[in-house]
Amino acid sequence: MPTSRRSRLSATDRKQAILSAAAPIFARLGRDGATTKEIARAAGVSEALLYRHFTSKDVLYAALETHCVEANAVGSRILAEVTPSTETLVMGVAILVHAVFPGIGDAQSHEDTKRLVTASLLGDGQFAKAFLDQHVKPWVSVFSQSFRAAQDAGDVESGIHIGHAEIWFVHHLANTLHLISLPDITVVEYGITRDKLVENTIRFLLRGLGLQNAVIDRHYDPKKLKMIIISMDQKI
Amino acid sequence: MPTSRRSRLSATDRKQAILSAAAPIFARLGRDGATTKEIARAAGVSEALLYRHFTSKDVLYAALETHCVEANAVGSRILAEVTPSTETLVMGVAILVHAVFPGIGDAQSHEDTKRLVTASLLGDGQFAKAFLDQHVKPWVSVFSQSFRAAQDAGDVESGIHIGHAEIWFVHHLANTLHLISLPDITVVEYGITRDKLVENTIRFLLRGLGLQNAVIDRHYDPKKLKMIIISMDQKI
DNA sequence: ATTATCTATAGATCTATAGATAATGC
DNA sequence: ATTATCTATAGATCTATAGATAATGC
Repeated sequence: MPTSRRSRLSATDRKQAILSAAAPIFARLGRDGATTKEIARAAGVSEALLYRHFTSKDVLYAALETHCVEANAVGSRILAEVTPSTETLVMGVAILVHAVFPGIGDAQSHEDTKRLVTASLLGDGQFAKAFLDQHVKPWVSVFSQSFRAAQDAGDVESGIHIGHAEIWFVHHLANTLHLISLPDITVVEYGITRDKLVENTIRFLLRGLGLQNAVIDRHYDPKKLKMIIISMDQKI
Repeated sequence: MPTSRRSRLSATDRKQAILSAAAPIFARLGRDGATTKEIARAAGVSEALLYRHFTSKDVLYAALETHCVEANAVGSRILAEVTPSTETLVMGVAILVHAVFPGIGDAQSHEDTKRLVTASLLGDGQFAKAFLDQHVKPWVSVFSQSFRAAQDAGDVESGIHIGHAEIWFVHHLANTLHLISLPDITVVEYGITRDKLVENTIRFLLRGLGLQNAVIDRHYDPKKLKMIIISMDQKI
């Protein structure tokens, strides 16, 4: 819907336009469910043109995957600059949860991409790995360092060892929450608002990571969080 | 491969046989990726016979879903008899995690069904809801009661409120772990053995639920757990 | 005589290409 | 004159059915 019909674009621009149009179709109908006819229609071009730009449907799908991995490679730079601390851990967990399982108001940034990731996990997982390596892995090292800082500051319950696995859990829990929120029907009745669900998820994860309740309360600031998230959305 | 080729079965038996053969095909290739030809081949019958028993591919898929929801409706009876307590909570969480994200040795019971659940979440979610209602929801009430018992016993950190949502998290975290373990390639490198990963998941979740570390150590008994799981597998 | 099953094939898509036409940049 | 784009259609599946045949139970 962005590109106006019948305009003549350069090869690269048209390619991008086709990929953008193909994303929601593939994401919603699946690799096999999506038809080249439908994609062409959505892109506002003929099927023949699709095959001028991509030699086959599979090649188009593969191109879409690369397109999605490369898009929104925001984090890395921001994350590298961050100082490890308890607060970074608390806020970082909150931000990641919001990114994977957006609250009502939040930008539904990767919607299609996330569907493709899940579909990939039911397939060979190549794309899922590429996406997670690119978009989630950078958080893991930040959280690891911040967790150690939190330990040094005495903010972590004693006798707890947290490895990479536990840090991935932040993504993992938010991921199923997101997955379950995809259908139009209510799949699971949580009995609370979505915002409260997000908050409880963050608190649950921080407890799981060994943070004491008092520490969570001290650093978890929903209002500050909203501000950060809104400002991040605008940067994109 | 279970049913011997060319044997003449009663309508109901053949229906079941076709459903059993269709399950892995639909689960691995998806609703659209799977072909009636392939399903017929796997079932060792002609495509025509498929359509004698199921009026369309969609009807076959729907029948498979009902088949999967009804199968293995184990829990409910066992769960109803259980006494709420801290130990029930600890062991229950451990058992559910093992069910959703089986360790290496564990029976890969619902493998196909779980793939269908995920596929359903990318679709209308009807089947996912039916499955979760049937197989996971019963745990939620048991855990709720046991959590209250644990609170009464002073085993829960003070100032924590746990609702239904947090209890669903037990399933949710294990779910993504399972999803990520599906492909042949290593999608996420956790840096620990699968058994340790399962154990850490259980401990993480119990901390998230507010159990104190000492309480977890007191009740979490991997050996006893293995025994219970093995005996449950045999009951199936 | 009823029920299960098969072979063969129609009809509907769906992917992909051949060949022609129109817009752009030099 | 080169590049983008279209219309039309071939060829390959894929779903589904028509019509015939073989096994079972009475």
